[in-house]
Amino acid sequence: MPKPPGSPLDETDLALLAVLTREADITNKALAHRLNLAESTCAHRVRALRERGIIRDTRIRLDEASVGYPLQAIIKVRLANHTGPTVTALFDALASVPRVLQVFHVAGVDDFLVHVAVEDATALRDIVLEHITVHPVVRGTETQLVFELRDGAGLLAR
Amino acid sequence: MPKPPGSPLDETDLALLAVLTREADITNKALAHRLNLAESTCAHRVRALRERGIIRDTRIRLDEASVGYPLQAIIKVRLANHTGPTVTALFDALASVPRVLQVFHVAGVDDFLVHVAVEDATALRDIVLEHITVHPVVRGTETQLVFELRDGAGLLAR
DNA sequence: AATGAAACCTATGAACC
DNA sequence: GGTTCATAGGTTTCATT
Repeated sequence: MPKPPGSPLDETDLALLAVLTREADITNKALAHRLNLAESTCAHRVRALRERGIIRDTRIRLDEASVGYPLQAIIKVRLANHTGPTVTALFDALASVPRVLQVFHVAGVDDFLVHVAVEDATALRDIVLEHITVHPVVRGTETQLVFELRDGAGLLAR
Repeated sequence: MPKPPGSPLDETDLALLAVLTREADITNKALAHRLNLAESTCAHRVRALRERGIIRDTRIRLDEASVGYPLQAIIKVRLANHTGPTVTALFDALASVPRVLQVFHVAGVDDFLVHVAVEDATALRDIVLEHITVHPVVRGTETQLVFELRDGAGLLAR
């Protein structure tokens, strides 16, 4: 029987998440031994964490430059008006543009922050002109090149 | 013998990456059958992609709210001066702050964009005051709440 | 580089404590 | 929850091409 969605995470769950956050591809066997759990218990708990949505998914991270997209940028997008359906539709549109990695919908002067990786400056301009400012609701954009992107310490850091 | 770092990706590599990007936890067997490759060939190519650094790593993604950090923000950080060692040291410091998910070092008015997930507004203020503006080189910050964050179409989208 | 088959290892589920 | 065990399934190696 799965735990109710609102159950708090116990110490074991947090320990599992802490290890999985650093080593997502550890085998269940190694994970169980690391935490002194039975393999079946460990597998059961990890499955439960996935079913409860606490672990959303597993992803690989590509080296953007190695696959031909060495230039990254954050494109700030400001809107002319902020009616609900307009904002949502633009959010959808931005997220579906090739080479877009993430789209942040934020509160403030900028409405969206669009993180992209592209092959060169021309491709960056093309995204801004053809996929962003092309929307009438977009009042303006401001592009910042990304020198470097690092992972932070994360949620479970002390 | 691993391929030299500069070798271009062939069609098969791109097909593998396209599948893995969507389903990182697919088994090697299923992946091989999907692309009509022998299992051994498929395993070998994926291993090579990892060794070449094209696949950087595998990560789980947590549901931030479920683990107690329902509030996300982007904190823009502006510096007073931009001497190399200072900037690098601050980059290191920001990336090691608990609850920081990502740090972008960017070119523009803002020098860093710090993406955080926190338990509440108080925790957000504490990060800004105790971990960011505490550095003398930081001239100012501007915090934007994140309403929603979406994945983009990604690098391999057509 | 790719293949198929064997050998090896891991994950899974049942029965029980 | 934990333990044990049996089975199914996945991964790795290697001789071959």
